[in-house]
Amino acid sequence: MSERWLPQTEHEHAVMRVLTSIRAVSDAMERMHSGMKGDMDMNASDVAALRLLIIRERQGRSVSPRDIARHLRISTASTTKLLDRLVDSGHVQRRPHPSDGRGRVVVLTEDARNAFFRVFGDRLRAMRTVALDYDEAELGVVARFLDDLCGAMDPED
Amino acid sequence: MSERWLPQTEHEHAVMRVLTSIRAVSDAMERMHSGMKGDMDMNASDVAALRLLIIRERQGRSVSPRDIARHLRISTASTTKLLDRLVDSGHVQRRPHPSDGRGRVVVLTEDARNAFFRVFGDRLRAMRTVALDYDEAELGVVARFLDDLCGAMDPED
DNA sequence: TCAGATTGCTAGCTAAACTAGCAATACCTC
DNA sequence: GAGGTATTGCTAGTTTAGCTAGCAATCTGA
Repeated sequence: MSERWLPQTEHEHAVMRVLTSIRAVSDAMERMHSGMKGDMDMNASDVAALRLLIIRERQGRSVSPRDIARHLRISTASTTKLLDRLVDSGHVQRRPHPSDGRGRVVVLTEDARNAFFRVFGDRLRAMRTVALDYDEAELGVVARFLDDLCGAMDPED
Repeated sequence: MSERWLPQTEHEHAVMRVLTSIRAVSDAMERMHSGMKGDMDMNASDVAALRLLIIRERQGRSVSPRDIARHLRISTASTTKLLDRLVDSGHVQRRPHPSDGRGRVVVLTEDARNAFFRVFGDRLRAMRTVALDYDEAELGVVARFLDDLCGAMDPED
């Protein structure tokens, strides 16, 4: 996770260990998501878009094609094609934006929700099982750390 | 991070918050890596391969094309092309494997190390700065949690 | 010693990103 | 309001980076 900086103190070693672990988790996530190629009939970006939709839906926030382009860091043209795929496969629908005539709102179908949790259910359960072994105080520390980290590495989202 | 499971107790809420935060960090990482398209003249896989090489080098372990294929979950054919790109751009070299006549050992050039830390240096410093605000005990909890999580979601690596 | 597995490569194909440019709509300044 | 500028989502055509199939060289184990 770093070179050119060699941890000296015990504290610095602990910092490095955490950053290494973060890297490992993130890589595992990435592999898990791109591994969906096989399990689901879609590629990594399509799944990432689906995840965005699921999260935003739970937050009660709507998602536009633009949002997807920004979140995935792909062009709006690529997003159009991505949405074409998801519409063709019956996972999402395009609706007109209620107040902006140019925009669209992308909504999940019930099929998409089912498919998503059929594939990710096991992993999510496994992750939840790990987390349940930690008490509230510990989980609080972990969550606070992760949120701080997120803020530091990416002002968006 | 999940639906179909609604947290009831405070403890379960804490679990969900942590999993949501993990997701956010992982997404931020993914965006950071795929955002390298612009900053560096390479794509996400190439950067991921570079990261693997940097980490393994620090551990004193050598890396074969096969290792890269396995880590990135791509075919050996794609790995050959990936290495062609990295060789052409002067980031790595292919060396014969000392004991296995079929194999190769992929080694970083000094240019690659410099380029990598030029691009990632700021982010790594920012992440380190966040981590330094936590004491050793807290970092220990976080690292342990992340390692557990990693083990649960991916038996490899 | 030899049959089968493994490694890394080439060739050819496909999928999913990209850029450029467009019409429709929204926003901002006068 | 009116006119210029920005934004949204789309199409068309191109490029990139993955894939499968199959090969020669090498290793391994019965």
